[in-house]
Amino acid sequence: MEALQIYNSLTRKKEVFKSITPGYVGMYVCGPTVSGESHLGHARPYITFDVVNRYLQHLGYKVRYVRNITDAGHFEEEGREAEDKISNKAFLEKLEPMELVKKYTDLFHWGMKEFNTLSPSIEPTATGHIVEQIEMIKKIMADGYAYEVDGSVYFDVEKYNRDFSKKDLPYGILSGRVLEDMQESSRELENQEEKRNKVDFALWKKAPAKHIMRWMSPWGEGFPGWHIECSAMSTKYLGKEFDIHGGGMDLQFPHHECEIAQSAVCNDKIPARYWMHNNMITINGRKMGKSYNNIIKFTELFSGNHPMLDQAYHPMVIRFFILQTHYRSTLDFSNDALKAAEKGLRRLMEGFETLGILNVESPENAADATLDKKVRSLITEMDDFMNDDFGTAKVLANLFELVPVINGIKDGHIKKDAISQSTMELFKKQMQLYVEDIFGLKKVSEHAGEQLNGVIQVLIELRKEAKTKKDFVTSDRIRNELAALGILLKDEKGGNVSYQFE
RNA sequence: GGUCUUGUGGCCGAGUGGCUAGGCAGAGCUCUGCAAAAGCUCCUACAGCGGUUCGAAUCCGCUCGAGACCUCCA
Repeated sequence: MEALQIYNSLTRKKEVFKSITPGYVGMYVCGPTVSGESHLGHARPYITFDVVNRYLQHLGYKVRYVRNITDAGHFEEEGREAEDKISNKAFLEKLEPMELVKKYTDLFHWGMKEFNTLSPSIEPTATGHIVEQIEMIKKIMADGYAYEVDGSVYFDVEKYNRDFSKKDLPYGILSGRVLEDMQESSRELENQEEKRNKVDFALWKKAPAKHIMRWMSPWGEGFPGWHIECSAMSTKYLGKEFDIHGGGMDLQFPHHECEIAQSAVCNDKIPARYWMHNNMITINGRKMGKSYNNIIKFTELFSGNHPMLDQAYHPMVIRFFILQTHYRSTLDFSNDALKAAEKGLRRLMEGFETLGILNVESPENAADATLDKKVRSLITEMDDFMNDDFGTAKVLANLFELVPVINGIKDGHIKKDAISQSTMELFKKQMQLYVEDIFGLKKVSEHAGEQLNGVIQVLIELRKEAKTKKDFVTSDRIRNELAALGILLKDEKGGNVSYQFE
């Protein structure tokens, strides 16, 4: 098995992953801004990094996974009126800002649970780390890389770039931008007279009179700038240098670029070794995002209550849909694609379930050496695919190739002794590992309770009897009426009957 | 305008220069009282034009198309 390789946005190539402290991984992922309901686009990074987290744990690492909650509302649009979007919306909804933040945080957590993501080890909030942020800003100022103007503090990008380029840490190192080009090309924005340079960014903003969210600082009442929370909190919980920093591609610039600059001043190094950026979910070829007005919220997705949705989609279908694509590719949303995912997932999960209850008499040596070898190779390849920058799509392809083998053994056209015992054990172990433990997939349809299951079994027995008597009117009636209720009976090869809910 | 990414069969999507990705849909067959499920088989594409190479979806150039970032964004 080859070592895990991760595509590092910083170096723009795949690199062998080596953690700073052997056996441990520190990973920071930019979390949601809880000023509104999460949408499908948000599902991608959290599901992607959930799998990264699970896989690293599988590899034996003890992972400290930190994912923040941005609840401190930063300036909405710098160029226009600096305003706190959280407090602004609170006025509209007549809620206290913290009430609003709580509501959307809870909704976010609910969504994450629906997607079956594991909780991060630490989930720090920006409002809970105002002190740390202020301390960091003070340090940046003391070092001469920030200046105060009328209660606001800005990062001096030009000076930083001049000095840190000598240390091979120019501004733009992550996104590949050249400062001079940006100064020429960046758009002319209003209300920037406070800044010495238009590329400078805010570390602390003075709170306007109507601003509700405000904290005392050495520079007066205000609120922290957009980027400082991640620098402060990642440093606090993961140290000056940690292993993986993740987030959506749209955060690469300026957010992560600014984080690097802030941390470089304070800690003299790039905060993370490996920078991972997931690509966007698009809808009709366009990025799903607030600005495009094309978002589908979790609640709408799960209920089907949205003009663009033909039907409701189960969270597991979304999860599967996302894993079917490599995380660095764009993923285009469409009803057709999700419906295909729904069917595919069902087939995979049924195969997985069948494997668990398969009654085989595996011999020492496989009766069908070719098949045995094929199964083995499909299984072992999965680790290689994952180690190649988390190739979940390819792993799924292999899992699908194994499904006919499972069904074949069940149906009996593959003999029970075709596969050796050791291969069979590996087969079961790896299916379990990938389907549930690493990919976090669960069966969509719920199981019937004891009672309902009993009732269905009675009907199945009655139908079997009817069939034996060639009373097809009765047998078809049972089947059709159950089907009308969404319970699908499936006659299997050996005379068994299984059912599924639609 | 600057920086970058991308263009794969009906749809969604893997693809490291040479070997059938896979899923969904569709067609045929097997099983079956019928249907469904399941199994087997088929549908073999890489925007266009050049170039490099024994060989290119994969590398290079040009043309056309799409998108992202440069402003809050996952």
